[in-house]
Amino acid sequence: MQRSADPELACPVAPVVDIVFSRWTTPILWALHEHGRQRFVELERRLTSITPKVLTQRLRQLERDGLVARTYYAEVPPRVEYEITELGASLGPLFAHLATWADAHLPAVEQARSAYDTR
Amino acid sequence: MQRSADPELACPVAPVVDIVFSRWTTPILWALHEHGRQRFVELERRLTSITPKVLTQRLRQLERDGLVARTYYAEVPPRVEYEITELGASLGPLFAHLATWADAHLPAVEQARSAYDTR
DNA sequence: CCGTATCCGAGGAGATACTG
DNA sequence: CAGTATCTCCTCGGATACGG
Repeated sequence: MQRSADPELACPVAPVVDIVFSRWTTPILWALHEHGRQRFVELERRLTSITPKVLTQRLRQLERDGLVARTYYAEVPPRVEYEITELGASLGPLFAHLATWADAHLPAVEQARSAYDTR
Repeated sequence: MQRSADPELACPVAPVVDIVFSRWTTPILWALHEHGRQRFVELERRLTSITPKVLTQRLRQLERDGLVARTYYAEVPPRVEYEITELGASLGPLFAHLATWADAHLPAVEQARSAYDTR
């Protein structure tokens, strides 16, 4: 975090990158978007290699930025559910665009890497 | 880097994120896209707070991924020029989309943060 | 000019243990 | 269940200094 010192002020996409593309945020948003409202453990199981500590950190950040909503139910045992907000859902077309680019150009990147490495 | 362990295999945008949105890559690509072909020092001056080491690292990564092209001129003093490739330029619409989202929704994020913090 | 070599500190990640 | 609390390990970014 704290990437936006001053160089990126000239780069209009920099602020978004900090919010949307920090570590683990896209998989979390994707899981929430694809499978809807779900509990902490469900997310934890879906993101197979994340630890509860980090998952909590990222969820808090996303909640603070208004992309994810957290609902606490005072039951026994306690239940907490997370869901994507309207603001978070507004990223949908952007992610779709990203996926489209990936389909079209990822092979070229792979090819460039091979060419670069075998040299 | 090395973000794509396994959890993100389920997230189709994850691979792109590693390539395009690692630290400093968007400002570099933006500078190259806006001001065209330029030398190492020009980039260094434009990205005011980057160090030569990191700039070199990122440029190498971008070159390896085929997003940036490096041209070396064996002169005295030496001259090296960087420019965005066709593949790199194909990210243009995506960045535009990002900038659009920023214009539309960044205020909402700021507002969410304020609301979250004053609580 | 265009980098590389070194050292350092911050932050992410893993493991483990413990509450309400 | 849904976290928080430590502690350690380790990678990466930043700063500084030097070399072809």
